[in-house]
Amino acid sequence: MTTRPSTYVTKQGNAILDFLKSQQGNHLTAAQIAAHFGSGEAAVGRTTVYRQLDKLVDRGAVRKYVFDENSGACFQYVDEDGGAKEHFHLKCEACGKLIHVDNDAMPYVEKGILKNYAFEIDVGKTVFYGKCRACSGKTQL
Amino acid sequence: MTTRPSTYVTKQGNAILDFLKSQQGNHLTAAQIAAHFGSGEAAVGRTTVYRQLDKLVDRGAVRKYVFDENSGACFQYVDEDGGAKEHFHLKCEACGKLIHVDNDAMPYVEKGILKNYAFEIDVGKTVFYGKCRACSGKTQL
DNA sequence: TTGCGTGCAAAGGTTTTGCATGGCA
DNA sequence: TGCCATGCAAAACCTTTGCACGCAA
Repeated sequence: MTTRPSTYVTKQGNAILDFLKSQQGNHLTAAQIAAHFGSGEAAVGRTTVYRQLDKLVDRGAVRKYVFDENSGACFQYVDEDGGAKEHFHLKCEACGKLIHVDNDAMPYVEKGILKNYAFEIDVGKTVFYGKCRACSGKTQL
Repeated sequence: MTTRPSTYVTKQGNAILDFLKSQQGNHLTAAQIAAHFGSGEAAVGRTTVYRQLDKLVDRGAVRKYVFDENSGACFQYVDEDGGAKEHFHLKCEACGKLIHVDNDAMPYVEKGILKNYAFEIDVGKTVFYGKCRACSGKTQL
């Protein structure tokens, strides 16, 4: 395991975690987080953002998603008590929109695959590709 | 859709597809493919590798996976002509095995999402990540 | 002949690393 | 005080783009 001590508590570290918490519904890229602190005197360097994110992911406080290999990874705060459950994602290939799917809405997906294929799904990492409502009506681009 | 004519047939294009076919069980990164042709006179430039891969993915002859955002995407030849009999794939993150899922086995997945989210899933492109039976028993890596 | 495919070089983007400084314990 | 964290700059990395040339049809 990675077992990172994370001994010190710094104001930058807290600032990043607080920001992630305040955006609990969404996921943010490292660039977005860095940009949020880029303004004014409370700036946080990119390097620090990445390093703190790394620690938070190791600690389990933040989840990391990779939707597209050249758009940057996304990070999202997860409530330690399981408040922010893992959920599937629907990614529209046409408009790029990312839709969150409450896992409770489709328990049969996870369980059905586990039962029929003995396959443990990594829900947070799985992304369904397709077309969202708005785009499926439009003409092909 | 992207509708790429793919009019011309070139020796580089064939070479790349043949190599992918010969590695049918595995998935390869663009760098690995480029490296394979890097030796000698039958060399194929990186650019061409990427562009051919792009066409093959569009055509459905090759599938593209993104496991980790800074390790490069992986490509794998798919036996079936993409589109005809689409099915989901289960990708084991531990051993890399790719499991084909008969779509008939899980009609509720596609239909449930369509019904609840008005989202048309691109079945052939969607990959479930997780751990297969053999690997879920083993210790964490 | 037409125009797509090729390949080199250079650009684009995200993420990591080196190193000196600053801050937590 | 010791040691980790910070942040700038520069590097590393994968991938895409510009442009001239070559080759398939």
